[in-house]
Amino acid sequence: MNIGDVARRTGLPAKTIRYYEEIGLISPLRDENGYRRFRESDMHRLAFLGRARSLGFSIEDCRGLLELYGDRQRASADVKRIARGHLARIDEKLAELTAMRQALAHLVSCCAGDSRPDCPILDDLAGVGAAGSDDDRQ
Amino acid sequence: MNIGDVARRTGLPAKTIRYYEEIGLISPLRDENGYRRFRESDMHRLAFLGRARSLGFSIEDCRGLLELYGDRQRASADVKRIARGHLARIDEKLAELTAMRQALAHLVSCCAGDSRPDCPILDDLAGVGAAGSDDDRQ
DNA sequence: CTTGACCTTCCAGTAGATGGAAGCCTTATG
DNA sequence: CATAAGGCTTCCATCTACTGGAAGGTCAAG
Repeated sequence: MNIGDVARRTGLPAKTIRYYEEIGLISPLRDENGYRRFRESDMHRLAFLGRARSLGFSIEDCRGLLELYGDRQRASADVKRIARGHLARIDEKLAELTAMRQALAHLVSCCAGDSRPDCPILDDLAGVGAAGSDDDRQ
Repeated sequence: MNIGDVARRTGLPAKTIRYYEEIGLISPLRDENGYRRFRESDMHRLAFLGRARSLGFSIEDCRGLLELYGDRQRASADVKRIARGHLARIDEKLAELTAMRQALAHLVSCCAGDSRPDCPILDDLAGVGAAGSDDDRQ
């Protein structure tokens, strides 16, 4: 199979597949004309990568997961550790985004959004009312 | 004020401040020895940037916001549009992360996490049970 | 005069691709 | 057989928003 077929079958862009080869996640064979030739096992790894990436695993996580995937002596504890680490990072990100969302939604709801210049969003960003007394007015 | 003072007062790393100058977000003066000399207005812009960035606004959003900040003829509608756009991006990201989190938490809860190789996480990533019959076994 | 804390510029690297140029290979068609 | 379309190759640049580090100038204290 050539890269185009693999791209269609895995849903991954050919560019991405080449990139994954470049960083050592897959190692397809080569035909005499230089074209990459993908085996079924390459397809499997790429499909695996596609799913792992869609769950947000980092490339380095994916590398570890692929290694465990191919290791029959693996301990599921190692897989779980990677997944839990990723889950923790997701939770951090969610907390951060949720806080942003809350602050931002509040500001947006306070802004008239008309043709006048007065804007609580800019006031907040400029620090108006942030830390002090009347002296803070510029 | 030199960059070190500004860094201390805004909480932004000096590197970041130099970077903001490089991309045209601020334009501090220069002393004869080549050192950057920051006015109060530079401080204000940097503080503004720090807050906008902490709310997750992109650099380009920040550029637009700063321009509106300095424009007394602005319409708050323009500010609100930027903020709403950002809010929409946050909501997208939150939806994506929430979906990831849910799928991942489920997988993690299914995994024994012991010394045996059987692992529902890897099974899922490998597509086991995804779309088919027994023939899918490799 | 030296030491150490600042400051400068410039270059490289991060994550994870993606876009595009230049050029070879293959296949279908006239 | 020529040619044109489409597929493949490599290489380099670009994106976001910094961050790290090297090499070297500046300044105040002792």
